[in-house]
Amino acid sequence: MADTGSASVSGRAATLSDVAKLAGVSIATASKAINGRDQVAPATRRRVIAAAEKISFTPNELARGLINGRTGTVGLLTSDLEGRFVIPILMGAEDAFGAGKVNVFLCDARGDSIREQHHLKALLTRRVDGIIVVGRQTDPRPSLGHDIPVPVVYAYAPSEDPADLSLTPDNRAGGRLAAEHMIACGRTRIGLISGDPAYAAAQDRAVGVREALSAAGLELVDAPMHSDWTEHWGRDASAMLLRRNPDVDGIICGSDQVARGVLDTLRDLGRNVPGDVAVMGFDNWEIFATGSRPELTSIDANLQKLGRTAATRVFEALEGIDIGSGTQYLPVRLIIRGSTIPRR
Amino acid sequence: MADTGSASVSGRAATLSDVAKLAGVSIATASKAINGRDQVAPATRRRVIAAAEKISFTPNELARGLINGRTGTVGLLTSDLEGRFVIPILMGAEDAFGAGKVNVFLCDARGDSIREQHHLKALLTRRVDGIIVVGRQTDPRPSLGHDIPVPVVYAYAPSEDPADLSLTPDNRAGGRLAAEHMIACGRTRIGLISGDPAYAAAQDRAVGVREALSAAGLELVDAPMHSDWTEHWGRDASAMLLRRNPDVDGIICGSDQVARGVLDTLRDLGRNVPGDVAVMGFDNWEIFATGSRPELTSIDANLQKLGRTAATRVFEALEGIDIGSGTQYLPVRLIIRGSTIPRR
DNA sequence: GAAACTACCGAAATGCTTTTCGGTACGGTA
DNA sequence: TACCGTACCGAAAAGCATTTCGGTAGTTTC
Repeated sequence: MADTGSASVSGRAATLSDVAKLAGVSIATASKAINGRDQVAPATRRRVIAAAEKISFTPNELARGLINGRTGTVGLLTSDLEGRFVIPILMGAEDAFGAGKVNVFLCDARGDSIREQHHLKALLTRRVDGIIVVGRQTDPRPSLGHDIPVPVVYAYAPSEDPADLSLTPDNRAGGRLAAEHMIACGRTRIGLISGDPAYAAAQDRAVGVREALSAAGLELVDAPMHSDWTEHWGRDASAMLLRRNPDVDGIICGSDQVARGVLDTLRDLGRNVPGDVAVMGFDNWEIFATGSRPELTSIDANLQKLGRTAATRVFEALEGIDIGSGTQYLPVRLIIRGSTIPRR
Repeated sequence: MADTGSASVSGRAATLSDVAKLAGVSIATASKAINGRDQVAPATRRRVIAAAEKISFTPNELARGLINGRTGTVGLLTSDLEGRFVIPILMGAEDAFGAGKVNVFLCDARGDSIREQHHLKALLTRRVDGIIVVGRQTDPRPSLGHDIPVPVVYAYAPSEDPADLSLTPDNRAGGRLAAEHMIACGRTRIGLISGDPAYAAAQDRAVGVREALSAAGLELVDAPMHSDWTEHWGRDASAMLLRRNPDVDGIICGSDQVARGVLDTLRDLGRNVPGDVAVMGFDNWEIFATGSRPELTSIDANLQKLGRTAATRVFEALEGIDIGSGTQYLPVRLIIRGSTIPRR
């Protein structure tokens, strides 16, 4: 009943020696013919390739990896439950090479360092060529250590150890970008509602905002407001902010969720966005940013590029290239939507 | 500079023969000692294990896979860009075994069947033990075919081919569950606002809703409304629905996003939720469902369990157990929040 | 004291591919 | 005719762990 489709040999997958036998050559010749090595007569090569196709032979990557020491696999070790950051990074890593050239083991440690160790060990046992560690926040995280026989790159969450290479979005530049955009939109009485102050992201973004404001001779209308990264907090905080500063004309939020909450409150209070008050989010979480009324201007961390860069660094390190160390801050970009510029 | 931490041998990773040499035994004995086989004197075993630990030996899973034919890896082939469904399924698959026992290759085909073929080939080349195919909608998708030498299970999106095994959430039961809950909340004038009618999910859920209503001697106050799975549509549709049927007291939505839009409009119109109108979502996308005012009652597809089941089936098939075929509908569950029951 | 076990250990094959290097056959040259 | 170069091909080792099976030493039994 099985295998009616292809002319596959007996039970198991076809091996190189099957091909060789069918083509009437040695295993060595078959290998050379298939891999485009020279030292093979054209006619022989054709015969081998035909045989290989006939039994739909695919080389066993395990055996191959055993020889050349490269498996063409990368481990992605994450604690990003939501998959919010890890998926674009994964896609970027896949893009760094052709589809199918490199495969990615995705391991979710769920914030548990024991589980992380298990996964790490499993990855090394599988002889991955490298490891990318993805955190769910931009706060520095403990290093995996340096007795790891393959290159390790930290993405999004940098490593605490400056000897590691870390890639993280430039939140401070993001803050500046946000404030500069507000100013460019003619706003001068700007408030800042962000998330958990224990997060580096909250701090860095706030610093950037203040830098840009003071560069323009401005300052925040009120102290930055910090609490959760939630819509609830956005609603509550904006109500407070407006009560104390009714003349606010721009609110920069620490995340798109917070911004959604802010939009809700502004609507309840009858304030027009962006007419009376312009609002910006952070992270550019599409589904959130484009579902709101009006759609949210936001700062995008370009995570896919970050993933691509991380994967590239891993393989550069394998080539023996020095990829450097320390934390590198990757550029972010401004995505303009209706919450700061009236619809066209 | 390198390898200051562990006492690793020379440059490369430790191999079994390193252990054997250090312990003064043969490779065979070292293998038996480490793997708990008998035929090894206790003292010898201790000596080998000590040696293995000293040079932090980890068996090469590639070589191991070459022998016993099992690699302990599974391929997860998806087109779920958002990672909305694939991440819980991935976590479930990991859970099906201990952390690190099985590793998962995650491949994103991005809706491109060419890319899917590439990934599939790469996975087979890596000798995965099985493949789980995850779609981003519950509509049947083309089968990968049957000339695949490893078990394949379709998750979320079932296969068009009844010879394949597919696991998908029971949307029809979900629709019934939703309607029954509405009825239990005392609602009798119930509307249905769903998403793209081309989606099986939209149809199945609608069928379930109608079944439960007619079982209770009720029917929908208006024809089901279908368009996009967006907040925008939820807002527009609910405005229409209420204009035509001002006495509506319950709205079942095809997704949490649609429900968010519905909540927005109800708020604008001054209707109290759940006092005047109860609202339900679908999918239980936490971040959406808990960020709203009030929080959304929703139907949860229990995707993590679905992933666990899919992985279990794959390995059962490997054990030679008949896992059956056709589409199996997995139970969903009701998550009650403030949008149908007033806060306690 | 010789025969029969028992308990351990090791050589070698296995799984699959790649690569090196030695070998064969052919045509050409002296 | 004898020798050499070239073009192909194949045997074998390497890469790593597992398993089978044969062998050695020590112990027991008659």
